[in-house]
Amino acid sequence: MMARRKKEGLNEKHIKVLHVLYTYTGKHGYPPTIREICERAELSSTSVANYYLERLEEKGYIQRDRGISRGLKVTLKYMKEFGVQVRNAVDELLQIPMVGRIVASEPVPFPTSDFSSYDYESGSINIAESLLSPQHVRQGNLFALEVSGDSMIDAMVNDGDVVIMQPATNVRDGEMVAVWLNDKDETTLKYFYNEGSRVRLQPANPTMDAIYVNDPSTVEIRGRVVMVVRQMEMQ
Amino acid sequence: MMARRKKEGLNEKHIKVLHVLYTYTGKHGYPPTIREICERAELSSTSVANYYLERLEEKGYIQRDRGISRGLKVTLKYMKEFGVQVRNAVDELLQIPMVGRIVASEPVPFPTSDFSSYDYESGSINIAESLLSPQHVRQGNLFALEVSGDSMIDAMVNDGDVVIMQPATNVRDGEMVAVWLNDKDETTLKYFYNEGSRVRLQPANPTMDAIYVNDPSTVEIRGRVVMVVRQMEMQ
DNA sequence: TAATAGCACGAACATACGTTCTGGTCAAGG
DNA sequence: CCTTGACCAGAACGTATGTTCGTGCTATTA
Repeated sequence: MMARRKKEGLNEKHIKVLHVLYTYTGKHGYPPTIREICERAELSSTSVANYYLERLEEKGYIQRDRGISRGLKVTLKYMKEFGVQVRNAVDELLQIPMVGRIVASEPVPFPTSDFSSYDYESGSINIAESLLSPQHVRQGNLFALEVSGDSMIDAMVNDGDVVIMQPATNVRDGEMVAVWLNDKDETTLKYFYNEGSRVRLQPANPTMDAIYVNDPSTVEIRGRVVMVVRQMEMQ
Repeated sequence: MMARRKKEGLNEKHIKVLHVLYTYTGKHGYPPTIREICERAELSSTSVANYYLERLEEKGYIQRDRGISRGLKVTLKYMKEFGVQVRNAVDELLQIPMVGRIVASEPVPFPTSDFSSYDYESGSINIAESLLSPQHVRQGNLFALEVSGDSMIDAMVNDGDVVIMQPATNVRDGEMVAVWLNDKDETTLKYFYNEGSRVRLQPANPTMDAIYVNDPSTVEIRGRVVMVVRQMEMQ
C-alpha cells in the first residue's frame, strides 16, 4: 500500500512540463509556446518538448489543439491528481447581493427592488452556479443574509454563517424556509411541512423536536433557504 | 428611473469584441487570434479588429502582449464593469477536488498526494476564491469531503453537507480541525485549543460542552476545516 | 469647399510557432 | 553482437498569426 508506485510512467520531466504549462497559463492568461516550455522546463529542443507533450496527451493529462498556436491546456485529470486548484475561467459565477442580517428577533430583510443595477453597497457573495440547483438559478432573485447570534442553532446555523435565500410566500413540503412567527415575534429557519389543519416546523438538527402550529395564519413564510455557507477564519 | 450611464465611448462593436475575447478564452483555454475575433465579432478585416483592440487597450479594458500570438486578455476593469451582466467573473473560481466522504467511524480520507490513483469519482466542487481567506488559497491543497451521517451535529454539520479542508498536522488555537481520536476510533470536527498538558476540543454548537483530552497522543490532527457548505435540495 | 477625425477594407509582409525529419546516445534484452 | 525502445539535438519547413500600409467612406467643422 505504501509502495511508492511510479505514477503511470510520469517522470520529473513530464511533471515539470505539466507544471510549466499550468503556471505559465495562470500567469499570462494564455498558454506557452513549445519553445517557451523548452526554456522553462529546461529542455534543449522543441522536439523534446513536443515528445513529452505527446506522451502527456496520451496519458490524458493535457489536451492539445493541433496546428493552433498555444493550443494547450491541462485536463481535469491533472487538477485532480496533483491536487491543484485551478482558476476556472469558463464557469458561471453568480454574484448574489448581501442585503443584511438575519436575527431571530426581527423579520427577514429583503433586497431593495432593482436587481438590475449592480451598485448595491452592502456587498455581495460569489457562488458558483454549479453549487445551486438549476431551478434556483433560473428563478433568480437570490439574496444573501448573514446570521447574527446563536439563536438559530436548532437549524444548525450559527453566528456568522451566510444563508442564501429566495423570496417565496408558499413553498412545498420539505423545503427549508425562513418564517416569521407573528405571535412570537420571531424569525426562524425550519423545514416546512403542511399537515392539513396544522403546520409542522422541523428543525434541521435531528435531535430536536418539531414545532406544531395549529393556526397557520401565525406562520408567515418569507423565503426559501437555498444554501448555507460557513466560512472559517484563519488567524 | 435610473439613468443608464453610457460606458465611456464603448459602442456595440467594442463590447462585442470584448465579449468574444472573454467567452472564447473561457471556452478554449486560450485567447482567440485576431482573425478569429473578426469572424465572431462580425468584423470584415483583421485591421478593423486590430483597430478596436487598440482602442480597448487605450481605455484599459484589455491587455495586449505585442508580437505574441494570442497575447490578449481582459483586465479587471472589464470584469468589474461587465461582470454582472456577463455573469462570469473570471479568475475567481477554485475547482476543489471532492475526494470522498467523512464519517465519524472512519479516519479522514485524503487526496493522494503521491499523485497516484484517484478512486473517488465524485468530481469536484467550485468555490469562489473570494469566499476563502487568501492564506488558504495561497497554501492550496484544498479538498472537499461529503459528510455522511448525523454524527457530527455537535459540530453543526449535517448529513450531506460538504466540508472544505486543508491537510494539516498542527494547527493554532481556535481553528476548527478534523481529528482522529485513536482511543475511540472516531473522527470528529471540533475547535481546537491546546491548554498546556491537555487539549480542549470545543463543539461548534455553543450549547454543548467541550471535550478535554489529557493524553494528547490520542488526538491526531488530520486537517483544518476551511469552510462548510450546505446545499438545500429542491423537489 | 477643404480639412480633419473616426471608421472600414483588403492585401502584403514579417515573424511567431507547430511540425517533422535526420541523426544521435544509452540502456535493456535476445 | 544486433535490435529495440526511450530519450535527445538541431535544423528545415510550412502554416498561423500579428502588423502595416494604401485606400477608401462619412460626418463634422472651419
